[in-house]
Amino acid sequence: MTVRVRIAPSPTGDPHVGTAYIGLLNWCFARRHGGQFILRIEDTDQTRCTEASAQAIYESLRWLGLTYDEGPDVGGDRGPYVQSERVKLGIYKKYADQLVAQGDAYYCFCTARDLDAMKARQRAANEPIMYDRRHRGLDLGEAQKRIDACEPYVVRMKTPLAGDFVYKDRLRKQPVVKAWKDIDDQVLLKSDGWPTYHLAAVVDDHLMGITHVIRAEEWLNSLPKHIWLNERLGFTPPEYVHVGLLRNADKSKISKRKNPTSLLWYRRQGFLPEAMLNFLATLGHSFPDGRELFSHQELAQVFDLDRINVAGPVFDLAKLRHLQGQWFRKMDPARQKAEVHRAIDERFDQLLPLLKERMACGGDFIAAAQTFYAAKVDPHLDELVPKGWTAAQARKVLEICQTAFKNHLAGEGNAWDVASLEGLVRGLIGEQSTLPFEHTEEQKAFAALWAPKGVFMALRVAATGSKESPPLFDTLAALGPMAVIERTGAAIHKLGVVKA
RNA sequence: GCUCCCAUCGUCUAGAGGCCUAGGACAUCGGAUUCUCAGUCCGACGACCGGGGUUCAAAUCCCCGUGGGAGUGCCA
Repeated sequence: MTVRVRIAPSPTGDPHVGTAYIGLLNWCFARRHGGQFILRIEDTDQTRCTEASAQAIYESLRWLGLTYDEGPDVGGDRGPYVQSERVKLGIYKKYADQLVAQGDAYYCFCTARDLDAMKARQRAANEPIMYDRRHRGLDLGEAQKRIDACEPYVVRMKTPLAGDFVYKDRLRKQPVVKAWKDIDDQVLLKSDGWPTYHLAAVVDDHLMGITHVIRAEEWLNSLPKHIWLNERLGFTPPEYVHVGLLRNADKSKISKRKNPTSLLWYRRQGFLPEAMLNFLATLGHSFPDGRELFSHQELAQVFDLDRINVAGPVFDLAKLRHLQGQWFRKMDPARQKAEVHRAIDERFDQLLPLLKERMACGGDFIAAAQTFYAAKVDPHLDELVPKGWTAAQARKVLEICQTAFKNHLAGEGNAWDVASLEGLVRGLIGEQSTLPFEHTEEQKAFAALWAPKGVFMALRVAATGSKESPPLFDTLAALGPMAVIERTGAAIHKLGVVKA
């Protein structure tokens, strides 16, 4: 049996570094065993998925060199490789119908309101939060009548009520054991008629002849559902293997609020795909002879799935930078030159309109743009503290701004552009400068700081390392969220050290 | 709350019962090279979460605690 593995990202937002990580593992496994590596786009959430995001996934994988043998933009004989197209073919509906007919799934007419109320009650009673299976026993004829009357419905799986689910994951010493009674009657078909991940992935993995599913640990809890679906549908399940999740420095699951997670960001920053892959390959895995510098092709020759460590590794940018330096310095001069050009070009069109006011000659660009390409800045302490402020005050103001930036970034659909940044900071100034009727002298003094002059300067110096820059919000927008949050963080730290 | 997973230096890891006074890399600190910085070379600091077993022998196996993480969505 030839190995067939896949990655199945969802095209929402920017292509994710986690996709690259799981992609690398699957790619290596396929190459090592002479199998196929497949890309499938899982866009069954009509509200969140976009075509632009799918395109960005193709581009990012191509950039990294994780070439796939079959996929949406390269074809293959087990397609289509985009789930929305498969929905139109009626593929998932057919299997959902089969499960209902077999008595392994049922119609449920609960509304979002019903479910919310159920959860609230369960939470209050400290009970496990799951669907109470209230429509599980509904007569099929009765259900059909409601469907004919155009009542919205979903299809849920009818999981076993007793016994244990047991599965041996090759990377874990002990088998995974879960009691069936704790497993939810998961929705398989949503009320819009589209499948959920669970149904779609199981069906497609089978239809596409996937032999091994190497995926992140966040899926481990739904493993019983997937195995069960395979069984009820009469499929031979692929082997499921769960690897650790990439983490932030605080060990939580990697998130864009605490780390750059967008592959586009890394490319824009000038990171080399070789370095990125090399770095990802050291997470949870190691080269057999202890070597730390290697290409993904070299890795593929010795890659051993059983050597993966499932403890979630912290994604450490400092180590990535080190590897990047190694790769960059050993490149031939022609490629170095191309890389420098590319790094400048990536942001040139964005930066030139901003910087030209402060330029007279073409070469002035280098000095004017310096802060936008720098890995970090080191502002002078006395410049970081606006006139008449104390270091502690500057620190507090920057902390408030940084928190606002983080919250803005974490919010769904928030743009990092000039208008929203200006609105954000000016809004903050409005809030913070307003005093309650009852206030202390200290509060009054702090509120008085919140005027554009001082706040803008503190932000400017923190973000750029200098008192001179293009207009603040243009600058913040061009720097991007990661740089702004990281640099204000560094400034806060610096001001904190001084206070002590 | 409930369920599941995980646990070696600050971080990434080596270690599949004796080779471990636990090895390497990043970061940090010091020295050398250098006009400076970076790089490079050398060195220092630094870990088996705790407690019980099993065994002649445990970082490695088992149990319990603790800690961390994930899931708990008509998201994936």
